[in-house]
Amino acid sequence: MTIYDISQKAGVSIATVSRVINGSDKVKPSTRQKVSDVIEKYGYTPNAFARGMGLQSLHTAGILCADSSDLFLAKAVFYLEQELQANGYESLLCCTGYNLDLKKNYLDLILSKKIDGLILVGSHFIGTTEEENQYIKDGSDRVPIMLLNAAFDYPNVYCTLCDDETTMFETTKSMISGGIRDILYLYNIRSYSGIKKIAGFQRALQSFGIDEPQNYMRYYPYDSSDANRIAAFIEKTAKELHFQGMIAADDLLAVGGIKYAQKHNLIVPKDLSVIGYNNSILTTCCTPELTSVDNRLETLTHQLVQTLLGVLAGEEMPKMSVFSGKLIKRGSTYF
Amino acid sequence: MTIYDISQKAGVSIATVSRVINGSDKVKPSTRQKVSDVIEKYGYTPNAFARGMGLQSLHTAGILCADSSDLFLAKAVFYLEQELQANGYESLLCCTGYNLDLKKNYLDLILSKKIDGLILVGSHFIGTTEEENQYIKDGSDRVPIMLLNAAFDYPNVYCTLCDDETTMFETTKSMISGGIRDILYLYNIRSYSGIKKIAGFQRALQSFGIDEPQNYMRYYPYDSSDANRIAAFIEKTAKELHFQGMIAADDLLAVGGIKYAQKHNLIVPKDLSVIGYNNSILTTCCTPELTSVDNRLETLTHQLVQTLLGVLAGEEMPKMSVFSGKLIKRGSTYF
DNA sequence: TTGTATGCGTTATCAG
DNA sequence: CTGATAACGCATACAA
Repeated sequence: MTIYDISQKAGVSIATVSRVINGSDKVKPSTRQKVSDVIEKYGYTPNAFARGMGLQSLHTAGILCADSSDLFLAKAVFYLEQELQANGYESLLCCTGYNLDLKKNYLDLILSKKIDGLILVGSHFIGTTEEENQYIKDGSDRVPIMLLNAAFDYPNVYCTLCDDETTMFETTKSMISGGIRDILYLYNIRSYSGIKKIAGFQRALQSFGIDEPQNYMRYYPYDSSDANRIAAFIEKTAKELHFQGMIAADDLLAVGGIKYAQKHNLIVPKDLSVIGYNNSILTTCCTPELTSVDNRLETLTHQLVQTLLGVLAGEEMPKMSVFSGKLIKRGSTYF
Repeated sequence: MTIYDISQKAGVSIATVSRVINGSDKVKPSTRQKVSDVIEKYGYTPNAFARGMGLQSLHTAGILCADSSDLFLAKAVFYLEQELQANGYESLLCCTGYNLDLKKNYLDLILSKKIDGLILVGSHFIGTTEEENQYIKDGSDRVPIMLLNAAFDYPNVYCTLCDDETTMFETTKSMISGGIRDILYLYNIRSYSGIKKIAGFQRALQSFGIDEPQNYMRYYPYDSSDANRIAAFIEKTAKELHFQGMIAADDLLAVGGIKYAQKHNLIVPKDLSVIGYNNSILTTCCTPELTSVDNRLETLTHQLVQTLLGVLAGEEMPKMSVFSGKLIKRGSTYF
C-alpha cells in the first residue's frame, strides 16, 4: 500500500493524498473526506523512511543515559519518554555505561539515526576540560542538545537543572541549625552535579565557621548498588572520624548510613541524623525512613522537553532553566 | 555530503561507494582503501532515511514497556538495550503505562517506525481473552514479536520467560518445610506471570494438604510504590488472618511486610518470615535483608535478544525459552 | 571488478 | 484547490 495506491483508489493525485496526510488546509473538505475514507479503509500508513527522506525527520529524540536501570536515571528516562510521546515524538534510547571514553562514538551513532534532538540524561556527560566536552560542541551543530542536570554554555545547547549547590547548602545548614556540627558527607560521583553538591556542603560548613570542611568528606569508589558494602565503608570511616550527622549525595549511600547505625546499635536520628538525595523509593524502604532532597525530576523533564519542542519549532528558548530542590523530612532527622 | 560527493572525490561510481559501505566482497582492495580514505577524511555518514529506504530497515528494535521506571522493568529495558546495542541494533522505547486499552494504538505507532522486531517487556501485555491479544496477532505478521516473561503461542511470536509457577511452588514449599504453614501471599498484578506465581503458591499449599489456599491470598490494589501504604494494608489484613510467613509477588510488597512487622514489634524472621520476588536492590535496603527470588533477568534478556537476532537472520529459533528462578536467602527467613 | 540506470515512497515546488 | 514532476540519497539488477 503506497501513496499511489491510495491516490488511485480515491481518484486524486498523490500530491492531494500527501496534503491530506500532512493536514494541509489547502484541501477541499469533500476531497479530504474522500481521501481519508480510503486511507482508513485500507489501513494505509505512510512509509516512515520515505517520509523521513522528505521531511528530514522522523519525529524522534535521542536519549543518551549512562545506566537506565539506575533508580534516578530510570525515572528521568521514563518521564522524558512520556512527555515526548505526549507531544508526538518517539524516543531512541542508548545506554552508554559510566565509562565515557566512547562518548564521541555513542554520539555519532545516535546522531546517524537522524534524530531531531539529543537529550543527555545526568551530569556524567559533562567533563571539566574543554577536550572532554568537545564532542558536545561537535554534536550541537547537527541537532539541539538538551542537558538534564548539567550546565554547559554553548550555542544550541540547552540546560535544565536543579540548583544542587544551593539545595545542598540549605540542606546542610538546616542540619547544622538543628545542632549537629559533625557531619559526614558521602559521595560517589564527581560529575557536574556531584561537584555542585560538594560545593554547597562546604559553603554551609564554612558559613558556620567550620573550617576545612573537606575533612568531613569521603568519596565512596565501589559498587553503589550494595548497601552493605556502603555500610562497611562508613564503619571504617567512623574509626577515624567522629560524626553525629551524615549527608549523602544519593539515597542509597544514605541507606548505607542507616544500616551502619543499626549494626552499631546507634539510634537514628538520636545518635545519628541521616539525609539522602533524590527522594527515591528507597526513602520509605528503610527504618527509620529517610529524609531526602527532592530534586524535582518531573518538573525538570517537563521543562526540558518543552524547551526542546520550542527550539525545534524555531522559537527563542531559555538556554538554562534552573529549579530549586526541596528537603522532604522523614524519620531519619529531627528537624 | 552524499554518496555522490564521495564517489566523485574518490574517482569511482556511487555503486562502488555503496559496496564499500555495505562491506561487499566484490571490491578490489586498493579501490576499497581509496574509498574508505575519502569517507574517513570527510567524515561521511550515509543518510539513515535513504539507507532505510533501500534496506527496509534501520536496525532498530522497538521496546514496549508499561513503566520504565519500575525497578524490575527498568532493569529489563537496560539489559535489553545493552544487548541490542552490542549487536548493532538501536532501541526505540515506548512506555505505555498500565492502562492498556490503547495497546493497539501503541503497537501501530511503534510499528509505523519500521522497526525490525518488537519486544514486549513484562507480562502485562498478555491478556486472558482472544480479543485482548488480537493486537499481538495483528502485529506479528509485520515483525517478529518477542515476549519477556509472558507466553503466547502464535506464529512469529517468541517467548522468553522464567518459570514463575515452579519457582513459586518451590519457594513456598521451602517455607512450609521450614515449619511455617500459615503464609500470607500478597500480590498486586494479575498479569500472566502474576497468575503463574499464584498457581505455584496454591499448588505448594495443596501439596502439603492445606486446603482453600485462596484464604491466604490478598490482592493489593493501590499504589505499589509506597511501602507505608502496603504496610498499612497488611496491618489490616492481620486483623482477620493469622500468618507467620509472608510471600510477596514483588520485593516492594515484601518490604511492606517487614515494615508492618517493625511497627508491631514483631521480629523478622522469628515472628514473621518474609520472602520477596525479583531480587532487586530493595532486598539489601531493609532490615533484616530480604530473602527473594532471582528470576534471572539478565539471562532472559540475553536469550531474548539472541533469539530475535536469529529470527531476523532467518534461522529457526525456539518459540519458547524457559528458565528457572532461584531463591536467594537473606536475613528475613531462617531456612 | 566496476559503472549505469532505475526504483524506493515521500514531500514540495510549480503551474494550472 | 489540484495535479504533474522534480528532488531526496541510497541500493541493486543488469551491463560492461
